[in-house]
Amino acid sequence: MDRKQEILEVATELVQTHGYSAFSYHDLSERLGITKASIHHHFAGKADLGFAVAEKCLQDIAAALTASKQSSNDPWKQIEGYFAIVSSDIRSQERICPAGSTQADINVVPEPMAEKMIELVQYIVSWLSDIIKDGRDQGVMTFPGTPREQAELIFSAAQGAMQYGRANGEKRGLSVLKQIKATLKPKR
Amino acid sequence: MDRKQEILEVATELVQTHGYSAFSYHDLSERLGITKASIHHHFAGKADLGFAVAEKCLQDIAAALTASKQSSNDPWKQIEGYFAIVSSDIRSQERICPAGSTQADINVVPEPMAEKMIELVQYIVSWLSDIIKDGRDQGVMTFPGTPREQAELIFSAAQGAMQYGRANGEKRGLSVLKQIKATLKPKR
DNA sequence: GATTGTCTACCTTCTAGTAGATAGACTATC
DNA sequence: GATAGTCTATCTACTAGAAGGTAGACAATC
Repeated sequence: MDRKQEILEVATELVQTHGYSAFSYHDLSERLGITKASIHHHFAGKADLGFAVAEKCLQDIAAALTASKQSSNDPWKQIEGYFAIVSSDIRSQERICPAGSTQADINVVPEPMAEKMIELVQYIVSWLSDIIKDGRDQGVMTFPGTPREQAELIFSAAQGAMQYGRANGEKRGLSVLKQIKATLKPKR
Repeated sequence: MDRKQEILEVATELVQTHGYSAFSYHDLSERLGITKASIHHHFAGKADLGFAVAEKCLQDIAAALTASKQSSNDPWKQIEGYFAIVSSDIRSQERICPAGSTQADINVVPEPMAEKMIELVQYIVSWLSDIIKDGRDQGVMTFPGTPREQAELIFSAAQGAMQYGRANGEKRGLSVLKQIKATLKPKR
């Protein structure tokens, strides 16, 4: 039972660092010190494992974002929960958002996994949208267009920031993240 | 000689649609109607082909952006050259920026190709930076921080928009692009 | 006659996935 | 409490196919 979680965690890491198509059962088996066949015992095929990774990511992020929203009434503190996750991925210099990795590989990833990841993306966009709507209503955030449109921009920019940061250095990635926040701040 | 260009074009397309690691010499040979061995005659190995793709992309984008900059003195018209390329990739619903595809796959792609792609990224960021600096000086664009920081944000957001658009539909991708422009516009 | 572009036929390595065996832990029954 | 059956997690050993790549032959062209 523990093993299954262990496999899932390493697989998630590999999806974030190398992408779905570029990691193998062999890689997993070496990392975990068990044989490929044992992994097949827990996850029948790579597609099943990929789907499980997507499900786990959705659950984890939903839990983290829900907690962050409930922890305060200040939209800036709420949204910081998302930025903190992005920031830690950038700081790792290896991981990018699994959704980003999957979006980039969308033509290669098995359908059910891709669908779950899109669900994850939509979850984040809705969550962001709610918060910046409050922020605008309270006069502490400014942006053009609808909250959803701006939420999609923030999400896209954050995805890009993680990839940019991994390729060009932590400092540059964090700079983009800072700039996203600056763009939201009122009275320029 | 023509063949070499032909291979390069199809390879570029495959990098954009499937990513470097997820396309094969076999795929290429089927698309082109020649054998794998013939492709090896033109490009000794996959890494060489990948590097050539990156070089071609850099040349193409540099030519397009230079032309766009020279075509006008209006920063909004100049920057539209970049947005038009992003927009056409989004509209294709298949292609994303090759640099984005490579950034997402950075741990998998051969070093020289990755370096060329980073060169390409830096080229675009510098180009954007110059234009929005002019835009701000002329009072037709507004943004917080330095031009470079804002250029990195625009680039990251555009990368994200292409990936978001491919996974969630052309309409959503174009909406993000619109929002990037809106954010740059003064007097909100 | 050398060069260029293509072919067929092959090699090696890696891939996901399968078959079948084994050892240990739980669970019912005698 | 011993016995028999079942379940779980693992193993070794294998398969078929795809991957990148090579060797050498054959025409056509310059």
